Formats: sequence, structure tokens, C-alpha cells
Amino acid sequence: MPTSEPIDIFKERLKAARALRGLNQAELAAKAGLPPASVSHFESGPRKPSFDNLKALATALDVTTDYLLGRADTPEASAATVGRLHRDLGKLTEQDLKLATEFVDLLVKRGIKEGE
Amino acid sequence: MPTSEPIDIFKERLKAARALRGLNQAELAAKAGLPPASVSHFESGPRKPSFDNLKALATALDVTTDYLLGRADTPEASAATVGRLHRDLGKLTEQDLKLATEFVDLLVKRGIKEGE
DNA sequence: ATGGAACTTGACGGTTTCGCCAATCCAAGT
DNA sequence: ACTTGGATTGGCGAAACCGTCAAGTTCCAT
Repeated sequence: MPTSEPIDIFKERLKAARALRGLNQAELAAKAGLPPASVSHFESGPRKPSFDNLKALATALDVTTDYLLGRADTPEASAATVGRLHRDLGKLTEQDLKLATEFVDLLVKRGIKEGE
Repeated sequence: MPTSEPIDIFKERLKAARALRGLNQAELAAKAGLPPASVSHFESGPRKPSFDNLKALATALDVTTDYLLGRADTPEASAATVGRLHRDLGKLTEQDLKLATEFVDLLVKRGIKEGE
């Protein structure tokens, strides 16, 4: 069951994405061009980023804004990679799409225990 | 000289996405739970949407926020076609993602020669 | 126990968006 | 010419975010 109630997905996602990149708040802040305290406010306080800061954070972390916003479930390794793959999916025939689905399904199941 | 840089991509994208759905500002506003004037402000004025309103707009239009923000090139939100697959991609490890990419790449190339 | 690094929290004034309303413009259609 | 529906624009107070700073916490290493 989806234990994570949507208390504040953004905070979680931001922290997760930052951890994924192995950055501390100050480093992320530098990359995104904003003060360290702001990052902390986003992760712990009630603040939500503005239009521009959201973009800056997503770019600095190389994740989609949809992920940060909780609109997409993808931990989003590389936006470019996933983007290309997704674009290519559109070129597939119906049955090839099914093939691809099965293949990915396999990978997912196989990779679950290798979480970390 | 990249002077041709759109001054405000968001405005364009918002208008485009709305047109794509065949909605007028009032209708979009209703769907997103906003006053019609706000939509107009976004499309024509200097205002940029807040965190919550950005989400609302993207949801109402069924596009990614990355698209609206100009961080992605395709509206590509309605993952209805490849929904499950796209969702699963997020669960893949970096290297499995690469595998999947190659696999799909193969299918695409193979499918092209077989006509449509 | 002392020190430092990472992070949290609270406050401040300044800026921007918020929702709302009213006025206005514009391109039809009648 | 007049009206109508869609869109633009501007002003209003309220609310939220902004960057900044200063103190506080927690935890780890010396």
C-alpha cells in the first residue's frame, strides 16, 4: 500500500533527489544559484519554491519538475535518457510496444532486490 | 547570438497546450480551479504561476510541468498510451535503463525497415 | 569536553502572486 | 451601428515567497 500520504511530497522528493546526487544543502544551493537557507526552508519549512526557483532546483539536480512536484513517479535518473526512450516508444508498433513492456517489466522485477 | 531566445517560453507553452485541448481561457480556468483573469495574466501578463497553480494548470491540461516550463520539448503528458511502461521506467536502475534504451532502440530500427 | 559541519528555525523587510472586480479592447455576427 | 463573447489590462488588499541574517539544534570527530 502507498504508505506515503501526500503530506508534502515536494519536500521528500527534493531531499531524495539531493541525496541521489550526493550533495549537501550548501552545494545544491550553489548549483541552483540560491542561498543555502532557502534549500533548508524548502526541505524542512513550509515554503514552496517559486516558478523560477523550481526550475533552478530541477536543473541543478537534473530531475524533472514533475518528479519534484510529485506528478511523476520516476526517480528520473537522467531526464535526457528517459526522454529519449520515451520518445522512441512512440515509434513502436503495437506489438513491439508490448515486447518492450514485458522487457522492462522483467528488468523491474529482477532489479527490485538490488535496491541498495 | 542566441537572440532568438523566446523571452517567455512559459506563455507560449501555456497557450499552445490550451489550444491543443481546444479550450478557451475560461474553460481552462474552470478546470484548473482558477479565475479566468489569472489565466490571461499568465498568457499575456508578466505573472508566473505559483507552485500550486503550476500543478493545477499542468493537470488540467494533461501536460508535464517540464513542458510548460520549457524544460522538455514535448507535451507528452498523457502517458495513457505507454502509461505503465513509462511509470516502470522510473523503477529501473541506471544500467537497466540503458539496457531498456538499447532494446527499444533495436525495436525501433528493426521496425522501420518493415514498413508500417 | 570542545570544536566544527550540516542543518533547522524564526524573524525582518522587500517583492511577487494571490483572488477579485471593473474597465476596456477586439473580432466576429446580427 | 450595435451587441456579444473572448481576451487583455490595471488596481486593490491579502497572502506567500524572496534573500538575508542570526541563533539554535544535532551529530560526529578531535
